[in-house]
Amino acid sequence: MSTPTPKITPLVDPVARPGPVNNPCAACAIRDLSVCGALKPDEISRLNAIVVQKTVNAGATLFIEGDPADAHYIVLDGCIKLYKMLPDGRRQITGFLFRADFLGLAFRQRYAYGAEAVSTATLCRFPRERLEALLDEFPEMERRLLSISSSELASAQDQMLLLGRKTAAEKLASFLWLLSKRAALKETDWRRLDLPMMRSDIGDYLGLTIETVSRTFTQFKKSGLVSFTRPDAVQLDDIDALAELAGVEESWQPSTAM
Amino acid sequence: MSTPTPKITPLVDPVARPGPVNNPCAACAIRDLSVCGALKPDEISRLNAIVVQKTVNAGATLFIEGDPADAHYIVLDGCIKLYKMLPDGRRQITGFLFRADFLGLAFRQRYAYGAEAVSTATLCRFPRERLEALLDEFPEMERRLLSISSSELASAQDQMLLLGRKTAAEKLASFLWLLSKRAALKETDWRRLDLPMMRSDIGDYLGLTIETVSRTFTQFKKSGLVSFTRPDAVQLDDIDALAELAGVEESWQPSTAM
DNA sequence: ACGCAACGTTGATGCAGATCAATGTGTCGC
DNA sequence: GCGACACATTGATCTGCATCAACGTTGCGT
Repeated sequence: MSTPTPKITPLVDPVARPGPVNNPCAACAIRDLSVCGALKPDEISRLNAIVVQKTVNAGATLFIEGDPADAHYIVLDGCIKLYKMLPDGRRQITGFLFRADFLGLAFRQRYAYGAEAVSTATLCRFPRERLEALLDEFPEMERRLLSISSSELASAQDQMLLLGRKTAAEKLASFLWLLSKRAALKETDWRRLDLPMMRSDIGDYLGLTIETVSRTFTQFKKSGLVSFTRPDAVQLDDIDALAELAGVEESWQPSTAM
Repeated sequence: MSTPTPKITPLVDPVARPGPVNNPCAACAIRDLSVCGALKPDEISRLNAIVVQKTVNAGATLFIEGDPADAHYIVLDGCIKLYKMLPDGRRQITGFLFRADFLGLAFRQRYAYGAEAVSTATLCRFPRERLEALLDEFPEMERRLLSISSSELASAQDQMLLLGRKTAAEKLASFLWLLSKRAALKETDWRRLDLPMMRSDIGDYLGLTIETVSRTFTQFKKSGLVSFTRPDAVQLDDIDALAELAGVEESWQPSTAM
């Protein structure tokens, strides 16, 4: 953890009950989060004992590359971006995290990337050594973490294909398609997407400049693929054309994590 | 497993003893491979029982994207490339594997990428369900796999930075630097690198064309950064300049897996 | 209401790297 | 030795996206 330390709220309500996202209860959130799989009651109560919940403002830095990796997180709400930087300031965003995504799963001494809140976000924080102790107690959790890690690796490989071999239009279509799939998983309307990140974030995620992102959006609008009410809300009007552009074939399934 | 099935040699020598790489003994190789960490004797004997060793020719396909993921592998010798393809044939190589590298760690139903031998290669093959049964027996192995998986994820993120934000010269310098670090780990001469892969493989790994790879090598030669005896053997004459180009800062440590 | 700052869009121009094309260079089979 | 093939290099030209520059839009503090 570096820079501005956000408010840390110890978990006070250990009772697992469904709660709305805007009043998240860490324990029940953990239980409900699909990414965690079905946790057993004793696992939940133990997780509950080690978790703290925190909320960070948009733009807040959670940690930067090279910081000691002292905690893992689950995103409860909001959007987090992960990024790597070159000495001269060029930046590559390696992923956006949303509700139910894991952060800091890399079991290494130091974080290999920085993490920053795109929008105001709420997270569960697990001190590293205590989560690892918990893993000793519940070895089956380890298998699930390995599975999550595998999914992230698959996503990373998809992203390499995108960055190395796709055109600007294909990149942007892939990005929209990915966001759409995630929205569908969360049972929100997959046709109507929020874009909490700004154009420079999208550009740095896709290996493009903000101007190219903007121009490509305009091109999509003119072709009837998408429409905008506000710059941060896009409607996908022709999902098939977008999927085609993205290089998605019928048989393909999207990697679950972004 | 798809296409040309290579010779599969059941392991006949269960005695763990040091052996030369050109006459690999799967069990002792597993024990020696640093990536596995220190395996305990009973783990080795059990691994020994489920492993089969196989040798594939250069250019042979191990599996393609979408094949059922029915096995894991450890590379004992040679070089394997992993790749993803777009419908129109554009290709992105997501990694090269060398001795001691794991292959197929993704615990998913189907392989998310294809794998092909760059040079003649020898591998240990672990049927998926039997390795998973073994993991139940030795939960500590799972932690090590998670650690390996984390390293691969970190490498993938490095590669995203490379593909999205580096110039051709920086990409090629990063590639050489990475190979050099790997050679140093293996205690071979890190100044003198074999390039078993051809230019089109390097190009598809770095998101470049073969022409750009070739021109950049020429530029490096003219600047005194590298020299060639054969096209597949490069000598790094100015490792500092290469590291500088690659964007490697003093404090950085290379991610262990490529 | 105003000014200012942050973000997004649009236009003009430049260039890194792709593409197209030809020419080395090494290796293998005969 | 010699052709044939695969791979690498070099050159000429093209182009997709970056860069440079201006303007539009929104929201916020005073």
